[in-house]
Amino acid sequence: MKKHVIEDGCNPDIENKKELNKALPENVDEDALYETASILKALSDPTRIQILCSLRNNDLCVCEMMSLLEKPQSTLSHHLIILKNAGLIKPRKKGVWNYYTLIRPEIGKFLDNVLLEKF
Amino acid sequence: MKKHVIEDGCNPDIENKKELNKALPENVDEDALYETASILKALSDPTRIQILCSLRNNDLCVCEMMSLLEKPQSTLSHHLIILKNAGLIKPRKKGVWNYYTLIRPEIGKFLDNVLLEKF
DNA sequence: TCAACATATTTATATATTTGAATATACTGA
DNA sequence: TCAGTATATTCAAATATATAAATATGTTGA
Repeated sequence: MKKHVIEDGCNPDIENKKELNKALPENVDEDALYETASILKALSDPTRIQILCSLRNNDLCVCEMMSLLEKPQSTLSHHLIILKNAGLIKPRKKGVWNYYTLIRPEIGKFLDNVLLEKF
Repeated sequence: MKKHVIEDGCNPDIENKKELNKALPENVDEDALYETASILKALSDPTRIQILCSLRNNDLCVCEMMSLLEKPQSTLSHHLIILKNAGLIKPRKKGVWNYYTLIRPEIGKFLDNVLLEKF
């Protein structure tokens, strides 16, 4: 279908609207849009939500997460990298162990809200 | 690697922790986990975020969104179905046009926060 | 130095998602 | 009824994601 423009053809209730809404709020540019989408994507996996919840009260190393979440090590490692790249957690080496920490502890309350579907 | 249990082998700072964290908060079951992940997935796409933002102040029909977002009709239709299935928007037929409405207007404020990275 | 372990990385495979053209369906006014 | 338009659906292709086994890397204690 050819590119659609409102001026020719589609013209529903437009006279009742001052103008079409903006696609984004003021002060939100396209970079923020893509950044936001990518953070939400990092949060949109059940295993990753569990990981973040498990880190709310204390840091955990990968082997503790393996025990807690009952997932294989390589699977958890992949999810941890995704969360790290999204800027949500960071690793802290201590001996053999790699402890992961929430970078933004507020994410805990955020997750409470979405888990209880309070938007 | 064999399934890992904390009791044999990995035993980091565990004596300093009363017990491992739960993977999920109290009162949040596995269904809520999957439901939450799937709503966040619906929100984790730039075009879908734009659609939701564009619906904050008034309903729009698909052809208006085509004009506003400059995306082909079939692409928008797909995204609209995803948002509808996630329970975020609903259609309202009026003549030839299909107006979409935010089911939970609070989602607007929610999007403001995540777009500004306020978690 | 070496064995044992913790973790990251590589690799493969299965599955899901995104995109958009093409087509089908539905509504409206003539 | 028919032509024009709005929208949904089908289909195909490209791309991304999830999972986990296998392997590599790094650390520790003996």
